[in-house]
Amino acid sequence: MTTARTPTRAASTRGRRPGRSAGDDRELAILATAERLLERRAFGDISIDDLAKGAGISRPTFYFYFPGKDAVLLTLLDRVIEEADAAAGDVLDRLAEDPRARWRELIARFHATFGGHRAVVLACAQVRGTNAEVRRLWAEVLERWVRAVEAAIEGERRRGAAPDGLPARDLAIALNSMNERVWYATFAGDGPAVAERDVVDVLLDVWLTAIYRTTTPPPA
Amino acid sequence: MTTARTPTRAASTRGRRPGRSAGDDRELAILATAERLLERRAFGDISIDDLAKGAGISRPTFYFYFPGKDAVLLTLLDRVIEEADAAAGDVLDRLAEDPRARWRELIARFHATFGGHRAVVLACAQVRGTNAEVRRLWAEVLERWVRAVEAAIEGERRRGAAPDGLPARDLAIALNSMNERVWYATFAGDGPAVAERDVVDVLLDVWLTAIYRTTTPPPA
DNA sequence: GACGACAGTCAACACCCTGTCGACTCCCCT
DNA sequence: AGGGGAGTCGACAGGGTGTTGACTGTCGTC
Repeated sequence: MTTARTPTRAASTRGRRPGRSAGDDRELAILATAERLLERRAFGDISIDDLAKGAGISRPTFYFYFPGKDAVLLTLLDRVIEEADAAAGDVLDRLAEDPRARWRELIARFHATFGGHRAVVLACAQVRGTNAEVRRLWAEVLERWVRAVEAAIEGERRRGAAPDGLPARDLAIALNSMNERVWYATFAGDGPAVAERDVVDVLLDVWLTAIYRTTTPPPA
Repeated sequence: MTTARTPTRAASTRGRRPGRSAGDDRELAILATAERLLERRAFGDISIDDLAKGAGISRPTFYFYFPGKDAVLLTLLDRVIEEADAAAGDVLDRLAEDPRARWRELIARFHATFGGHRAVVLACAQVRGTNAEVRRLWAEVLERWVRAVEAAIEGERRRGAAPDGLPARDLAIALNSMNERVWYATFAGDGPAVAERDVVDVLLDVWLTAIYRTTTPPPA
């Protein structure tokens, strides 16, 4: 994907303390507690006290490590994003080898990454509405992915594999948005959702028809 | 759309009081205040006291009319949904006349309805994560719309206008999900979004290619 | 080996928002 | 005229957040 994760943030200095000392365990303990608790209840139902207790510290001490609940989630999100970027790798640069297989690989890898951290992903989606930081980070990441897909679509059009049509950017936005919402529904399990087993193939089908007007695009 | 809005709820008894008396003005005042305030700040930043003050009553009195903040939003959502159902009408029953025109009409009408109440729609999307009632209602409505689209796709396949492919239900879910998320981004204005002017045509293009494999499906 | 500096810790406080209770007023109907 | 219910709100209890200030331990340094 050549997504080049511009180092807009350190992703490890979210909590304070540029320090190095042993209290790092506590920070990790808070993070671990958060991810564990998130699997049982909603983010809003977890109090700072819960996080502190879970990490074996008092509530005021929590504030020594993080400026608030949201910062914890933000750190968790940072990690998931990093993992997703790594998983995506450079598949989009090798599209022409076998377009269908590569697009599928891309979607499947994102699916695996998000599915592996569904609690965090779900919590972020919920908090995005109320927390500007999460919203900003997610917008930034999405923009990167959209740009990568946009470039890939333009590449496919240039080599004659995909027909002209919508502006590549608009198409990329629509497809990425679809994935986000469909995954959310599948992981959350409320409302109409595609079965987890099928979701990658359903998404792939829509991507291929929207980009190529066929489900069997030609290799180079 | 023949969506037959099964009367699962009265949509007007959300606040309490089966009554008829003059205090209805207050209820309306609360609703109006909520929609007005929602245009300036996020739902979470509006306190019950704000709502009460805005309606010229005290905070405890607010509870006489609504069981809580969320119920106000729920009532507002009910109205928008009713309006959307009415706007959709029976376009999907007349698809064969001119598929492209009808699908466009459907999408454009939903766009107009949601765009006319973007504050409410945005707030609901944000609250869906934390409020089970909103989540349930939205899931129920979405299920109805998905079913309508699913039936329409099957109809188009039966008359030979659309090729076979994904299960119609999965396709309907994916497309509806895309619309929801794309509209949200367009209205919210954060993160990558399709320009409001283009959004209907972008969505339409993806719907048509996903359903028909062409942007110019044949009429009956 | 005494001492300042600083990471780490928490009891206690001030604050804000929610939801509830009980008392009060008004008005309508009998 | 008077009993009942709609409508109203002051005052309270409870729970969550964020901050302050004092305490502890452990370094490196002179």
